Amino acid sequence: MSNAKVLPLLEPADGQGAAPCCPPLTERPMTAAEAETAARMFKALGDPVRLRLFSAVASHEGGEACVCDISDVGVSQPTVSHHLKKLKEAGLLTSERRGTWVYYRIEPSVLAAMGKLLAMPAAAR
Amino acid sequence: MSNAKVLPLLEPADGQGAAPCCPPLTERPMTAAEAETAARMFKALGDPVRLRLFSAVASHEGGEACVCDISDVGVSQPTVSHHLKKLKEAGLLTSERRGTWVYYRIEPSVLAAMGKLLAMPAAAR
DNA sequence: CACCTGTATTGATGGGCGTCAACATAGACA
DNA sequence: TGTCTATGTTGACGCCCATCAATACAGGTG
Repeated sequence: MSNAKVLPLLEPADGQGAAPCCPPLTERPMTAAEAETAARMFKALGDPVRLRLFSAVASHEGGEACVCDISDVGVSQPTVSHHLKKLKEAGLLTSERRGTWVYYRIEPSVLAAMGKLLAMPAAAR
Repeated sequence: MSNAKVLPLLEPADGQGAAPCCPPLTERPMTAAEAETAARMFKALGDPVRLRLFSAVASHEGGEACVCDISDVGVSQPTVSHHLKKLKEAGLLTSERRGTWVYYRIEPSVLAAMGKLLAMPAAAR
């Protein structure tokens, strides 16, 4: 009932080459559909708490962290859980339960796709 | 009364080398203050209409466009104006009136700073 | 000056979102 | 089985935000 809402920014699956949803922002005006997709990712990172959680996971050893390792961000535990869910739904994190703990890890290809979106050609100015 | 709310993602001014507010997301957990700053930018791009407007400006010739060139995004004129203001307040765009028209242009250094935030070291996995 | 076009501001409205307390679920262990 | 810890879910509340119609402002042109 939960992973039906996951909306990946990437094309179905090309292995791991990170095929972005859209060309760089500077290449041509985005279409409405492209913007809809890409905005979901930016929106997911548009909250300070989520950004800290994401950074905590991304910078953790092996690109993965247990919730207990990263939940010290000044909000209640349910709120942490809520934000992690949002990041998961945005396709930025994946989660896996191992025994007592749940581990979150980053989706490197999505990070790369976002990076490409913001890539700036030398002709930008 | 308007540019008092502009909050740059960059350090005061280092010329144009784009000194980001924060290290890459993957380098270490962001502090609350860093996250607060960076989240404002992601949030600004977290709306489909704003993303299209930004992309339209960024991809326009010379990285600059008149409002009349980009306002065809399916919302009313006041809404377009509102979103452009938001992008300006986030430090992503600047505006300049030239005669009848107002031109918006991208802030390349900020785009670069965001790109660095998402940069992924080879050790990410 | 009056009038027109382009853009910004104001005020109102509806919906979405961040947050928490309370509760539910999952696994470990005795 | 019962209990403890770790994490997720539910429901409610308040606030922010995207949107529009109406209006205001700026600059050009007559």
